[in-house]
Amino acid sequence: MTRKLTERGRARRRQILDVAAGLFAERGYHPTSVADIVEALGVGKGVFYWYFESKEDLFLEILASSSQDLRRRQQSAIGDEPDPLRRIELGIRASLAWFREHRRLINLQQFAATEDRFAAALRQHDAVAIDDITRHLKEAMADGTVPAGQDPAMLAHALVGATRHLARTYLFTADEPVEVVADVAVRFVIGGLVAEEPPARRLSR
Amino acid sequence: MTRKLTERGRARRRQILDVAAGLFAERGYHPTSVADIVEALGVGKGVFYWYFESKEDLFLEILASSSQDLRRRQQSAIGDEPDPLRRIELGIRASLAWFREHRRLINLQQFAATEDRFAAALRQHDAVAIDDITRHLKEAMADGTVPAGQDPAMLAHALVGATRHLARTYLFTADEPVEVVADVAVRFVIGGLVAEEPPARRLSR
Amino acid sequence: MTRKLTERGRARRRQILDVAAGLFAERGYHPTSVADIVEALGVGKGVFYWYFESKEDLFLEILASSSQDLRRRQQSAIGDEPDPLRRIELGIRASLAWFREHRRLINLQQFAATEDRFAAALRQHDAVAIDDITRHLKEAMADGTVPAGQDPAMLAHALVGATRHLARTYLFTADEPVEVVADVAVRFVIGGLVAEEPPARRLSR
Amino acid sequence: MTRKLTERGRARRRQILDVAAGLFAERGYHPTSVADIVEALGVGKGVFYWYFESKEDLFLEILASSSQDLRRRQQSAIGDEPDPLRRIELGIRASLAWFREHRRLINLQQFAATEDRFAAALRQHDAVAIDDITRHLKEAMADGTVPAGQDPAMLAHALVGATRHLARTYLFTADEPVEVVADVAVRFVIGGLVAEEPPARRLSR
DNA sequence: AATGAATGAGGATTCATTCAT
DNA sequence: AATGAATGAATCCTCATTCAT
Repeated sequence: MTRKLTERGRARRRQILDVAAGLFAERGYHPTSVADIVEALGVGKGVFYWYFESKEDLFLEILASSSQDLRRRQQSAIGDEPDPLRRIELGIRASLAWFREHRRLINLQQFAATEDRFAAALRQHDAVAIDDITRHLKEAMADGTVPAGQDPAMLAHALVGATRHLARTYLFTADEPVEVVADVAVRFVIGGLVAEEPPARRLSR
Repeated sequence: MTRKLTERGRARRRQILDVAAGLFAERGYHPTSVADIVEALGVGKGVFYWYFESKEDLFLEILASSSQDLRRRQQSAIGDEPDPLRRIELGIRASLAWFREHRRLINLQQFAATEDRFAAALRQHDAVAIDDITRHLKEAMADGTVPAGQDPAMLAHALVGATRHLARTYLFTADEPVEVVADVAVRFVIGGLVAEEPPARRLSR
Repeated sequence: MTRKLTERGRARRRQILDVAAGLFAERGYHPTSVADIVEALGVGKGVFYWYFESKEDLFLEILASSSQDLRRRQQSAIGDEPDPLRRIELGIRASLAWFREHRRLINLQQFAATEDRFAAALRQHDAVAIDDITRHLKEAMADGTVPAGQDPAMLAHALVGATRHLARTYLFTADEPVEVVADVAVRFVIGGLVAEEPPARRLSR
Repeated sequence: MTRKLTERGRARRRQILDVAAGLFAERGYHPTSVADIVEALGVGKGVFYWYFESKEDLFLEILASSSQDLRRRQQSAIGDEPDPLRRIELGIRASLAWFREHRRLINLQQFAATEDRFAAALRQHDAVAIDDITRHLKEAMADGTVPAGQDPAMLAHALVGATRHLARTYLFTADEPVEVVADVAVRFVIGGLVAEEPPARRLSR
């Protein structure tokens, strides 16, 4: 079903992807009908099904491409920075900048987690991000910057959770400067990663 | 429109609430039809509308009552603990324990954020939780445990984000012991909260 | 199914009849549910079905009793007036007074005509009224007051149509004094009944 | 929401309008389901909603277009007749002819009056007809044919009531020749309009 | 490539009526 | 007599998808 498309065809396809992402993000996946999408584009319904197998398909593609786009942004920000913790910081800053620009997409990931048919795909994309971070963490543990003995994947998830939630909360509207949010996020996350066991330990039980 | 209910009526109402929460969490809100709910209960379709105004209404109620339940759990765990950071720790541990028991409900909050008509309600409930944490943080800032100068609400969101995401990832199945996740969460979060500016600062830019 | 009712039972029955007539007239038959009726009365649903076979049944009874009530009013107004045209006038005046008092019921007759299952009953009740009038007209034709040669039933319908429509239009709200409407109605109707052929004839074709 | 329709589309739309008008008139608005309508057409349920916003909408459109159609017929019958009373006669005759041809539609107007959401629209359409007649009457009063001193709008309503009721009663089936009914209607109405006050006056009180 | 038209299963909701207590 | 609870067919409407042109 993957069609060979002319230049114009590829443009139209991207156009559908964009408009749909916008509508999905704004209203939600289910409340947005294929009819809404094509109407927003001012074209007939046939157009949609010429370029996409199904609504579900389209959503999956938006999901995949946004994850890829975000990752590209992170990697280009990180470059060949040697310090693993610094790489994490750069990744967080890049992610927040990306979220601000594509704030509408945060909702899509959010939603994808709640329905089986999308959750699997989402998990895969997330795994890639978690892997990246885990790699940095292992290195940081090796050189002693981050105390060893904790599951790096778990730390990676804590990091991702904090970052995304901050993005969701403060970057959805354009009010808060990214810089401010990023500073808090970085300090919080790095602090959490390098934290020694004792103080927390002593408190518990 | 609030009906006078007999004992039996209240039981049935609760039953619907439970079954529906389960189905919503498992399959998602939209993929779960009212027909599915009543069928799972083995009753006629009218029963649903005897107890609830609409499907939307039911969802909203599930959302509200789960937030309240979680909060009750946190507060009873915190008791009258005087140390604010310790209160936060107890809150996190209580939350994770609650999430494990009600892991199905995590998805509902997740979903609620993606559709306008639910997002507003969700934000209100979240605000309560954030307020609680913010209060602890201000106290901790006052006594110097947590460095002042940062927006306590923002820190609260970072904390919540990390905690929830860990819950979502590791407590959804029963594989990971809550203790383990809680230890990581607490160490990460407390570490993040008490982190001094310098190291993060030096790294950035 | 006709129950033996206690005094209190008969009162409740009448109460239902009244409330239902009000709601039917105000909102229409279909938009008024049995639930609405019992709710307006503040009783349970069982009550309704204790006193009435069905919603349809209830409506039919309202229809019948209102026709009877109107007829009683007409007859008592007419008394033993010997002049047939004068009897018609008195009937019209009595009808309009009744319509003003029971203006809500005009709609019910109106509606009844539009559904088969009610139309038959309505026709029967109407036939009674038409018969009454027809009798007066025949008498008036016999004594020469009304020119003979026209179908008295047809004239009766013209009379009824004019009167009811005026009632519907001007008596539905309490603004217009009945007297004024009645004067116009009587003059118009009597004028129409006594009209000689020539002027109309000459004009047509 | 007004769609661009092809020739074929417009034909289908009209077809729905016709079939629905027939069913509504025959069985009533509520007893006729959208399913009935599309089934009568032998098409899928979606077709209906491709052409109409809702069942209510469709009904409103039928109402409006039938009023317009009737008015067109009246006006073309009246032409440029100078005598106002003669214009009224021609209007009545044209109306009755139209009612005979579209006898099914009488019921729709009848019904529309009984539910708020339709009554308003109906009143507007009726107002147009009443205005037309009122204009003729004022002219007739000016030239002395119709005695002045009465509210012309009220007379117009009496006229309309008599005419419509005769139509409803005698033209619903094809038994009665329109001519006969029209002759009675015209003689009755014109007689009612030109009636002098005295005789009626003397009788009353 | 694209359009308007059509499909029909599925969804939320209503409601007259019945029933157990 | 009366209540709250329950039934389930029926209703309006939506929507992903397909089709003829």
